Amino acid sequence: MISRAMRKQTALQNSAPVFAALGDPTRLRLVAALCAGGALSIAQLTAGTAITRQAVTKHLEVLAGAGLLNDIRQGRERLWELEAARIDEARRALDAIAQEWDRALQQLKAFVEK
Amino acid sequence: MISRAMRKQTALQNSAPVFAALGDPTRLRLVAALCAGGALSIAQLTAGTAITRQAVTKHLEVLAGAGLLNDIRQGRERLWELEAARIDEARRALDAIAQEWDRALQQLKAFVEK
DNA sequence: TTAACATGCAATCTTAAGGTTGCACATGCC
DNA sequence: GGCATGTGCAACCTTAAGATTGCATGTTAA
Repeated sequence: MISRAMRKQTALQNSAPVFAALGDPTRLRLVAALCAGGALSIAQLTAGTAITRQAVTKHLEVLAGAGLLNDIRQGRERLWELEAARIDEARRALDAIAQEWDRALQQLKAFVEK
Repeated sequence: MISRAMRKQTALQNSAPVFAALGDPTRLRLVAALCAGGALSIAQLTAGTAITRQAVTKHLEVLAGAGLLNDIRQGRERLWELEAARIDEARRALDAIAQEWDRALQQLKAFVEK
């Protein structure tokens, strides 16, 4: 049987790629730009940045690889949009850690007061 | 003046190092082990893993560099414990993205229904 | 004091991440 | 057709990440 702790551990491990994808300033900027709701093209996402279009493309593909983005082909453009569900997953993983931590503190407190 | 969007953007950028630190399976495992509440020594954290003690030390220092861990020197041991506040910060950053996303979807919906 | 244990320090290796450049290809517009 | 625009592909470069090994140092307990 698989214990609850083990399942929690596994769920956490699964979100490692998501955190890794978010762990880059440029990619976080892209996510921020896309979370305004619209789907944006590579050219649009590149405009106003210091780096090359190719660099942006690579970052977008890293984010897509982590399941955070989807691309939509439209004519000669390739639009990218956020996959909010994945963001939520990562958030829940952090929730799990924080909760476990709180629980441990409660136990410690109870132990001290006894 | 600094707009709300810009502040949000900045807050997001600040959490990039935290996400980067969490974006490694080994480090996530360490965080999971430490979130059980206790402070553990390097030797304890290394036991049962495939990698070297030095590797574990390096990972711990990366996590500490992101503000996720604190170390306590105790005799010949060096104990590590979680900094839950930092986890919370990262979680709030993801919250901000998700909320912005929802808000944008609401606006889109309102626009379509008009 | 000495042996075992817990770390620290530093050099080294391999590989992947982030970025660039150059050129080919498809699409939209006049 | 012809030209500007938006991407894709591939080679290449530089540096930092992840990990290892070997040895020095500090602590504890017998």
